[in-house]
Amino acid sequence: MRHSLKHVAERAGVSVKTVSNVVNGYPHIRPETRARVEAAIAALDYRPNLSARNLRQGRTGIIALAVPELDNPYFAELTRHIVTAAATHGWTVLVDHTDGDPAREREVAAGIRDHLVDGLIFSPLALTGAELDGTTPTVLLGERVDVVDGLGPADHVAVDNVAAAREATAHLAGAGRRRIAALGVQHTAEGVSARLRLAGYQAALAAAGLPADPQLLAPAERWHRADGAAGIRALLDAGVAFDAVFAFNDTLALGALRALHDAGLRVPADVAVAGFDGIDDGRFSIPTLTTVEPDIERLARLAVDLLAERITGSSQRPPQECLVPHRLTVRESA
Amino acid sequence: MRHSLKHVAERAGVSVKTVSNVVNGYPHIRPETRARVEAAIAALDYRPNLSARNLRQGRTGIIALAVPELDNPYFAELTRHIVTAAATHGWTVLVDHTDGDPAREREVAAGIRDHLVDGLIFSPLALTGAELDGTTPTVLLGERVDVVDGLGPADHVAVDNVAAAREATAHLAGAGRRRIAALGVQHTAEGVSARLRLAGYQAALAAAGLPADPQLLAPAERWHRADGAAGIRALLDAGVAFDAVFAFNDTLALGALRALHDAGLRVPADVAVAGFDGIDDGRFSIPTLTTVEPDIERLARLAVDLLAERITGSSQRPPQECLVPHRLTVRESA
DNA sequence: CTGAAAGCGCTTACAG
DNA sequence: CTGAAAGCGCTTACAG
Repeated sequence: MRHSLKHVAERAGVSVKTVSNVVNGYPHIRPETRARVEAAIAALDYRPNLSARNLRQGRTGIIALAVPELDNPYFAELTRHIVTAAATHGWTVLVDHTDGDPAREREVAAGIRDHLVDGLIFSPLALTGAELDGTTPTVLLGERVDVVDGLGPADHVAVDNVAAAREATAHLAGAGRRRIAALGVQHTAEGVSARLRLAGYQAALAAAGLPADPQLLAPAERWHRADGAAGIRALLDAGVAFDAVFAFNDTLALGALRALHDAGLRVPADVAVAGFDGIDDGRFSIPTLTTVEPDIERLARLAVDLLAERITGSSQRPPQECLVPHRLTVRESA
Repeated sequence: MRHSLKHVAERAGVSVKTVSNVVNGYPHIRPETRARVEAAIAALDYRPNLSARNLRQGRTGIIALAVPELDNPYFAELTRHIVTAAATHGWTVLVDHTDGDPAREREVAAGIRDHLVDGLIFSPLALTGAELDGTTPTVLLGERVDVVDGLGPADHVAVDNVAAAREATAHLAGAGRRRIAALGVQHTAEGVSARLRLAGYQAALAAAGLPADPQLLAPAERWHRADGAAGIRALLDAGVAFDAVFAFNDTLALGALRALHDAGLRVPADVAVAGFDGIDDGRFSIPTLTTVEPDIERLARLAVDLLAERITGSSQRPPQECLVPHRLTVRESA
């Protein structure tokens, strides 16, 4: 059976207030009182009822993390870092995946968890800032949703997608590649990342004096390995000539490596490949993957710290937009 | 501002009980009353306070999932399936990773979340059943913790590790391999999976009439790509001859592919490789990975359904042990 | 330093 | 079909 404060108080011969003080580490308690209470707590195996505490305090100690795909290595690594960072604030993390489904995202944004979470870290695909609930402290991950002044009450942590994509593409061009394909192009409203990375790619081509051939744009509705492989196969089937691929994420790039291998093309001799994310897989793939990787640990820590400021109300600053650093990691594939 | 039942009741001119009835879908309510209440709910943007509901009902609608590593592809995929299955019961999932750290695991097992979760799905590395809290409905994932009769109150869902490992190894032997290395061997108390998979490996060798050469056992403290690569390198450096590798999981196998490649060995021509798990990576690696894969979706559904029975108390059956099916998927590597 | 009491927002017998 | 009231287990002014 579960015991309450009252039981402990009775057993220790004190009031519930005193027990509460002990439980919450209130300092000014007579040592012998504390000892008696602690003995009673141990004897009864008392543990506080968090629902009651939350009801009273209006806080739950839980933050929610909503990502499009839990089993995407990038988000899996991100999740781990968020969980770790949250632990330093004493929070546990409730993880949700939205599948990038607008309806699921809206549920999350509408605060479907209601008073259950103290805050939300949200990596939306489809959502615009306007749809955010506004009452729950929120930090947005990924690119800024492009509603002018639509940021609402949410802070924002992102990678500089344009710059990172430009660097990756420039690396390919700098290695003498002239026909660089872009893999992962999306034309849907959701594809904010895709649009920004495409812009970076195009900027790099322009800077290198390379023409922008629309034939080199390989669309991919999702960014899984299978989509990367399919995108490259489509390019090859269409007879498009290319000597490099900039994939908009690493799983696409891994799929590309496979499709190129199947076609008998050598990487990087025939085709150089660069990705985006820096997931662990790319360190061991054959060939290993050149990639531009955001400092994901920093991103996680930043997101959690910003959320902490909002939740504790320790800062009334206006919504903030932060960019985390990235760096190009050159390996075998390019 | 957040509104309560009372506010809604006042606005609709009814008692809180009636509002509660409407919110909870109680059927016998006069249509016009219901309409008035619903209008008030909409007008005030009322949403129930879950902490209060939980306090009253003793349930939270949250289940916890504790896995050793969130960014291990196997657990990431598992987590996704658990989240999906939980959603069909109206539960959200609080995800924790323990890092296989006994202290963290004990925290989880001790019900550190206290009254916060209705149940727990737990994939322990180090823990024995004896350490389970016993008050929170729990389903254990992975192999049965080997305390005799120590299952306690927990149900159990697992893969038949011995059989699956035996099949993978038998496949290698059946292809004519005579010197099959085992990659991922662990001698620690935590390595229950490792011990069972080793047993399956040994059984297959015996059945094939192959000698069990201890030189062929490659230990790996963790089961990441890096460990797999290191294990193979150690074997090669030691001058051990082998023509096949059975890796105790797919990430080990992927690391092995890389190390073999670095050593100039062809897979499968020189060395055949088989893994365990069936993660997505293995469909696209070069070469693609032969593996024995448990039906992870079924495993997730089963775990959640068993937990549901415990939580609702709809069944008082004794703790149950379930094995989910697996199958060997032959691809290029073996 | 400690106690008695109110109240957080729900649900649930108990009446009617 | 609906209402008034108690109580889930905490924390927090308010006293002393």
